[in-house]
Amino acid sequence: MGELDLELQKSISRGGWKQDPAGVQLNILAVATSEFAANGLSGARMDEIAAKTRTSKRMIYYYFGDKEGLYRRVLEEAYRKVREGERDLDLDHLSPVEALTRLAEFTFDHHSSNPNFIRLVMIENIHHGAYIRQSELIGRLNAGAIEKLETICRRGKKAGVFREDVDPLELHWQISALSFFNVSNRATFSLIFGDRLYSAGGQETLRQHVVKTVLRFAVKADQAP
Amino acid sequence: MGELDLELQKSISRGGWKQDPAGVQLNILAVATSEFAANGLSGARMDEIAAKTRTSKRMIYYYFGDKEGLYRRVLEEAYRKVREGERDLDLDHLSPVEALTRLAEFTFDHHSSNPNFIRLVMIENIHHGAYIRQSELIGRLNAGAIEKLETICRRGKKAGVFREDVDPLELHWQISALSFFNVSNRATFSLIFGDRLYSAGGQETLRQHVVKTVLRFAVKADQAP
DNA sequence: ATACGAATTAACCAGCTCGTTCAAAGTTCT
DNA sequence: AGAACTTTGAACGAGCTGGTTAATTCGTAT
Repeated sequence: MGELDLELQKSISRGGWKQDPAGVQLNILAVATSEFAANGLSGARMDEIAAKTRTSKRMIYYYFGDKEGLYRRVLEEAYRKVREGERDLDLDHLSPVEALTRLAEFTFDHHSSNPNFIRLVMIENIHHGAYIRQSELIGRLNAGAIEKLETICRRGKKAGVFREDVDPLELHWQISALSFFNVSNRATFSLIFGDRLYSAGGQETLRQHVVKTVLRFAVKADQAP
Repeated sequence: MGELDLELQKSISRGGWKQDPAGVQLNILAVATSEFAANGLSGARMDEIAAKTRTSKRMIYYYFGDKEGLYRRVLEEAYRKVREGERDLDLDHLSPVEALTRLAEFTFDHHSSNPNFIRLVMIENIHHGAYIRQSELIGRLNAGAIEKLETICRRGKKAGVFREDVDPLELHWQISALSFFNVSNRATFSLIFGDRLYSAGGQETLRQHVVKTVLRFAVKADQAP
């Protein structure tokens, strides 16, 4: 009986199936992303990933070679999506101060709503960036990652509202640090100090203060609002 | 010959040996700390830890029960050491501004020179703080973790140099965010944007700016230096 | 239609990893 | 002296895990 069902099932599923290489790969990547983000590279299980896929383990190896290959592709896709999101953020029609405000807000919000990306970056840092280093795609992708900030800074200095010695890279570092930490250390921070800062109101306050902090860092003291 | 050496070795080491439970445990914890910090909980190998110990795997299980028990103790020790370091940082004889400066500098430097602690916290956040949650020691330990900042804030407000609405917890969040990110994301950041910020000079600049940023956040606008 | 490469399936395997077990002996405390 | 604790050393095994083998079906260019 059990056997009969099994045989039936088999013949049915063997019967008709459509090819969908792109879809299968996307599906695998989506599942793998959350699994790696949840458990890390060594913590993730290929069998588990395969099980949550609409396809089989064999297909993962067929398309991605091995575990590390899959992880590398997951990383690349994650970075690609982030850059894609940043792309259509046009700041050129805004004043330097407004543009910087908008960029900081965007970064804070983006990180906040993409914890999986944050977790992948954390994991990659645990590995000392060993896999990002291998990816020439990510290198290419991020080459122009601070272009926007460089433009803002140039305009801000020209307009006389930004300090002359403000460094776009350091500015990016500050925005990243505050926005990243907010997500990356949420678990330990709220366990130790309570989750007051992670309530809806707490996050709103934090967001405003991050923007204010960044602006104060870039804008001349006498030009402050 | 090989056999003979082995027998000799055995009889010698079997001969006289001192008991040193505390020392053995410390040794295990030290090795386990760097292994877990380097490879994460799932990435670390008990055999590898045992091999780098002056004792045997058997003793690890004797003292710590299982892998997670060992990991928990490693975490606890790491947090305990940090709090111990903070303890003899007496800020009460300094002015509020000086005290805040000193605390920010200390945090930045401490994190900078304790990457293993940072990595353990990163790893623990990957686990959503599942193991810190289990430790009542760490809860007790960190209960008074922001006491110092509360004192500083109280004194700063009383003296009229700090903003009235400055929140000690948020201040701690800011200091932590900037100091933590500096270490935690060093690998990916310098791979993508170059290691200019991580040169000796870059770090000195960063440190000064972190302090400045924190001060600007707490101190009244008209009281700024 | 048919040949051929791409896509898919299911079962399988070798090695690793955590944790255990056994047998013995030395040390410290009381 | 005796009880309780600490240390040694080696082997082992059950289950998991990454990766593979072999066979089958689909899409399509000729």
